[in-house]
Amino acid sequence: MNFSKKLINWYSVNKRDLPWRKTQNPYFIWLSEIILQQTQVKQGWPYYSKFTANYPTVFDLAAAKEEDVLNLWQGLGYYSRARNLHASAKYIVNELDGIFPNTYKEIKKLKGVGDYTASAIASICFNEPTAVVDGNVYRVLSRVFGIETPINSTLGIKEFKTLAQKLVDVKQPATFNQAIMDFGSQVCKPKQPLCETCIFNSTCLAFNLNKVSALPVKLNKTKITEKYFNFIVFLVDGDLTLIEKRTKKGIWQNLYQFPLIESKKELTLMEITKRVKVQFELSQLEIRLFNKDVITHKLSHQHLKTKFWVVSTSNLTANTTKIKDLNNYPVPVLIQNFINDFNF
DNA sequence: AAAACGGGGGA
DNA sequence: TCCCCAGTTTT
Repeated sequence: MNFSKKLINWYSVNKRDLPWRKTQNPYFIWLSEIILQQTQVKQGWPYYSKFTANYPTVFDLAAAKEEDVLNLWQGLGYYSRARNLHASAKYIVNELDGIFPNTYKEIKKLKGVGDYTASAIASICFNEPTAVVDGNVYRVLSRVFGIETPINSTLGIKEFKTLAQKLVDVKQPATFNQAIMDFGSQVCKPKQPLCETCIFNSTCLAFNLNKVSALPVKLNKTKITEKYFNFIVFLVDGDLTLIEKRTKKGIWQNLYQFPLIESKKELTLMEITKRVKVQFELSQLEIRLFNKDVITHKLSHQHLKTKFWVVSTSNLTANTTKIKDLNNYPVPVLIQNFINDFNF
């Protein structure tokens, strides 16, 4: 029996029961695929439930405010996914009369949709025989076929896509694509894969050459940078504070935060005090450090060494926000954790 | 071709 | 602590 047949047989017995497996509605499939980019099923599931409940159709999503979409996305990370999702919903409604594109080529034109997601939607919703290549597929194929080309090299990306395309069952691409991903996540796992009971273990090159833990090959570890974040938490007359929107490109674009003083080195109380006085035109102020120990917020590519400075004042000229309204604004997890820990 | 982009979970 | 996750976009 060939690779695809064995895989689909395995899937028919072992497929997981997931909410987005009950539909072929491209809007729902699209939603699930965007949510699941670089995100595990367990983490993405509640977000899929929230989004389908709040925005049952693409028209509802298109009509929403970006701020509300980001607020619903809060905590999931990679916030450009939410901004692109919202922009694409408006594009589908305004330019395509609300009709979801139905070919790989047209689907890929949506913001936030690359080769993987376009292949997934085209195959699952429209039976187009285009193969998905995600982290699971790289792992399964590199091991079973003993391919040592780095998966994050230009050559590797082309090589694995070509192989997957050759293997995909053109009669049932949706089943094949979901089968290989499910197999990768449940059996051919990154660590402690279930090789002893694997359906491919008699032919798997990695298993028979004892190279399972060495595959797939990946190059270029991202180096981590350190930054110092000092958030200024104003307390104005007991019930007001000050927040700002991150409008620049970079992390957390369009999310909100307390006024931020960023630096490459640690700043002293004196330096913080001076900068706050100048920036907010305060002659004197009462300032205290909330967290005695620095909070290191770890992202995949940078470590943010963070301090929250609490400033009490009554004569602030800037536009303040009611503390009880803070939950209306999308904020990074780092900020949300502070709001939860700090008893305003 | 390389860097940027979050956060949670598992070993 | 390190690695991985149903990747895409920008530089």
